[in-house]
Amino acid sequence: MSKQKMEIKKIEKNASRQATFSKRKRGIFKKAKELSTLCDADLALIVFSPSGKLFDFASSSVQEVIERYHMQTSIYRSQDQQSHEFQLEKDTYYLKCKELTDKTIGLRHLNGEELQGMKIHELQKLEKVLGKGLARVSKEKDERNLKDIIEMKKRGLQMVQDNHRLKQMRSQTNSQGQSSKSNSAEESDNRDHGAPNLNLGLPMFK
Amino acid sequence: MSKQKMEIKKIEKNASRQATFSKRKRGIFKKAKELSTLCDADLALIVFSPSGKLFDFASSSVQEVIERYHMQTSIYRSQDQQSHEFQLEKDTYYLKCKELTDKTIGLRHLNGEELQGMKIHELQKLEKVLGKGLARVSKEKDERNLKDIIEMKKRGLQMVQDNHRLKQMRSQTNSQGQSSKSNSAEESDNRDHGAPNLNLGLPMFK
DNA sequence: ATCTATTCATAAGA
DNA sequence: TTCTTATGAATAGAT
Repeated sequence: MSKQKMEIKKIEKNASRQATFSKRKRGIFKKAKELSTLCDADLALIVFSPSGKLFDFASSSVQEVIERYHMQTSIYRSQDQQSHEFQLEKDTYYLKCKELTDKTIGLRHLNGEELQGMKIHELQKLEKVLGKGLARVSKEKDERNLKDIIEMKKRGLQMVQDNHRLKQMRSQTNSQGQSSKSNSAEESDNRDHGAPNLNLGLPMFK
Repeated sequence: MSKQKMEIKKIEKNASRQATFSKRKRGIFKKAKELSTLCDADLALIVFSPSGKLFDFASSSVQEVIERYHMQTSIYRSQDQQSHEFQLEKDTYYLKCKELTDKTIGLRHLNGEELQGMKIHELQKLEKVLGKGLARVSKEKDERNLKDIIEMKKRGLQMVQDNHRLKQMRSQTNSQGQSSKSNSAEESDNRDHGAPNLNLGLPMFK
C-alpha cells in the first residue's frame, strides 16, 4: 500500500514475505486492540506465521472468545426458527454469566480482597474508585446531618418565639386585664405546629 | 485516523460507537484477508459486536485455527495428536478445574485467609495511610456534628419544657389568682440559658 | 530497525 | 447504510 500499489496475492520472495508479515501483523493487532477498546467489542485474533509461530490477542481471553464462539455456532444443526432464538438465549446466558463473574470479582476487589495479581495501574484505579465512593458516602451523611441541624434550628426558633409570646402575654395578663386571651392562645398554638418562613442561624445557637 | 485524531477509549455515544464498529470491522477483516493472502498466514478473527452479534473470518476455517491454537496452547500437547476433539475436551476440563481452584482460593480470601504473599508494599501502605486519614477526618467531623445535634436537642428540650411551663402558668393565671408569678418567671429565665441534666432522644425530634 | 513516498483507513458530516 | 472528503495511519521499498 505504498510507494507502489501492490497486488494482494502471496508474496513469493521469502524475505519480503517475512518483512511484510511482521509489519502487517503489528498493524492488525493494533487495529484489533483499538476496535475492542473503542467499541467495547469482544474479539479474538489468532495468527500463525508461515513458519508456524503463534500470535494471539483477545479483548477478554482467547479461550473465553472461543467458548462464546462455540456457543454461537455449535447449535448450527438445523435451520428452523427456534434455533436462532435458542442461539440468542444461549448468548445472553453466556453474557450474564460473564457479567456475574466480573461483578463478583469487582466486589471482592472493592472489599480489598484478592489484590495480588492486580497490576499497579489497576490498583490505582481501584483506589480512586474507593476514594470516590467514600467521598459520596461522607457527603450524603453530611447533608443529612445538616438537614437535621437546620430542622432543629427551625423548631428552636419557633419555640423561642412562642416562649417569648407566652411570656409577653403573661406580662400583659399580669399588668392589664385578661382581654382576648383565647384568641391569642389559638394563634400561639397554630404557630406551634407548622409556621413557615423562619430565619436560620439564630444567635442562641452560635 | 482521520479528520481529527481520536483518543483510543470506549466511545460512549451509542450511535457513534455502532458506526465506528461497522467501519473498523470492515477494515480489520480486510486486513486479516490481506495478511493471510500476502503472507500465507493461517489466521482466525472472531468478533462479537457489543450487541452480541458474531462475525468471523479465517484463512482456513475458524474451527481449524482454534484446534491448532489448542494444540499449541494445551498443556497436553506433548501427547499424541490423535483427536483434536479429545484435546479440546481435555483443555476445557483443565480450565474448569483451574477455575474451581481459583474460586476456592477466592472464598478463602473472603474469609481473610491466605492474604499474605501480596506485592506492591508501598502502594498498599500508602492506600492504608490515606484510608485511615480519611476515616479520621470523617470520624472527627461526625463527632462534631453529633455534638452539635446533642447540644441543640438539649436546648430544644429546655425550651419545650419552659414553653409547657409557661402555658401551664398562663392557664393557672387565667383560671386562678396570680400567686408567685415573678418567682416562676425567674426560674424559667434561668433554665433558658443553661439548665443541665436533660434527656436526649426526644420524641419531638424524631 | 528506520526513513519516506504513497496509498489506505476512517471520523465527520450528509 | 452509503458516500464524500479532509486527515491521520499504515506500510512498501529502500537503506
